Amino acid sequence: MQSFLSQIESALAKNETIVIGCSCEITYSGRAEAFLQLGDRLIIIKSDKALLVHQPTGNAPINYMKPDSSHSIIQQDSAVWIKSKNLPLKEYLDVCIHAIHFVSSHPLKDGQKLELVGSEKDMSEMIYKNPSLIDPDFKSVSMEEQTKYGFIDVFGTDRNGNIVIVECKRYCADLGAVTQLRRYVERIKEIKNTDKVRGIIAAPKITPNADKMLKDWGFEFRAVSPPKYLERYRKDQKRLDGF
Amino acid sequence: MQSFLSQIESALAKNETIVIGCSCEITYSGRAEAFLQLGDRLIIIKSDKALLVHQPTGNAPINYMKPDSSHSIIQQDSAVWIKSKNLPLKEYLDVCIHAIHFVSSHPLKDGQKLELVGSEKDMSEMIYKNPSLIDPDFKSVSMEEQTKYGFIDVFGTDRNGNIVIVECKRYCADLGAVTQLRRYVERIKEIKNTDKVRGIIAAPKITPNADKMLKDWGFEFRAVSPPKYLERYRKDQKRLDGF
DNA sequence: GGGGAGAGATGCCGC
DNA sequence: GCGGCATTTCTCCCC
Repeated sequence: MQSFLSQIESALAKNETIVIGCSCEITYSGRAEAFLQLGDRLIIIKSDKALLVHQPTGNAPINYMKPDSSHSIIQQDSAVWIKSKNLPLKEYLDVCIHAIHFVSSHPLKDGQKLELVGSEKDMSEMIYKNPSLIDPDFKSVSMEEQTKYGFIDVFGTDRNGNIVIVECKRYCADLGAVTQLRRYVERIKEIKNTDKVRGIIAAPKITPNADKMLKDWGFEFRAVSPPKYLERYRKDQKRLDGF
Repeated sequence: MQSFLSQIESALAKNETIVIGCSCEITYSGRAEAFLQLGDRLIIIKSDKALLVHQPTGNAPINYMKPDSSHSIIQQDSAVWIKSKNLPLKEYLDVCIHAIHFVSSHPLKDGQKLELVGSEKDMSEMIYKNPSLIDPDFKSVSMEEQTKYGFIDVFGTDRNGNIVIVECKRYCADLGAVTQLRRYVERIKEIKNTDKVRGIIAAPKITPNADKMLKDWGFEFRAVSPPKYLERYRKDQKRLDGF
């Protein structure tokens, strides 16, 4: 226990990334208040002083502190406490550790950013460059058109002199997507003082209720999926490899 | 390296939670496609077979696989590969490890759930039980009222025979909150065949544009903050302790 | 399992 | 810094 303690203190001082496997209770106070009863967790303190608490299942942390928090470690009777504070955000988190299973620490260095393809932004670009994905007579004019009430993914016209507003969703369009589209259409009608505005949702699919709302307001749906260039590349690779 | 390998293989077989500190490259293919250049990261494999990749900074994982994925570890030349698959979700993630800094593993057990106070739900309940927070003559009728176009946080009436719809936000109400409220108000007007419907946003604050939109549609704003009982308790404690 | 919406959301970009 | 919004969102609840 004592050697774990000094390892953690030393690693904190050296700004290393620290992982602690332990049995603990957790109290949080800040934007909300929370308590987590005794159980086994991973405590991670990163080199930017973010703290994460992960249970042995699930994707998301069960508790956390944002970067630039401060952490102190204290032994009290048979327990070890990690006390974390973020004074600017008025956030506090206390870990009461009953048993430590392991401690690992190392000075990790990483400045890389994720290169990602298939986002909504990529979808907008694809549609902007290939307007026929929306309609044979759709002509794209701009992307990310700014409005007081938000920005429009793809903005264009059709041959009947309508303004066309396209809202992209990378997965399944929902009620929120339709109200978002409606907000833009109404705003553009107001600004341009015209009723000749079409609203289109471009997404792989749409929920039934959202589709009903869409039709009720005279908007349209186009089945479009986000581009995934790397997947295509990978498939080509497989083909070349004889798969 | 070889002892790390066998430790990881053994821990995988025993369903332990594993943490690997390493220098690696990562490729992901699934809902989108991504690549992450060489850098130092934490690889976490949980006992439910979720996999997380964390950089030494930031709150969120940079890459991940959902629970119930399968993971295999392979040595090839001087590199170690972790190959993760989730066939039902058609997701794939490969970690190419150039150097391992440390490996920790342990059979973590935890069935606890977070007890949290201060959510939007708590806010709805507070308003439901203390309707005067909204208006002296507001009477609450129900919570989570179901609508085809979504469910309403707090539903009630006033003394002028209006139906009152309250949408709660625990932080700052935005344009989405207003369009959400509008959707409910319009739906209730339609169902009840009446125009006597008031819409109210209850939140600590509201963005300027959202406030403008709110006023444009004749809705109202009430400054209400979510309850934080534990914080009050803690303050009382401090007072007792002489702080 | 899908729909709907919150989250102590986080993170990104633009003004 | 705030505003607006996507996210490989994740998670929960309810049908």
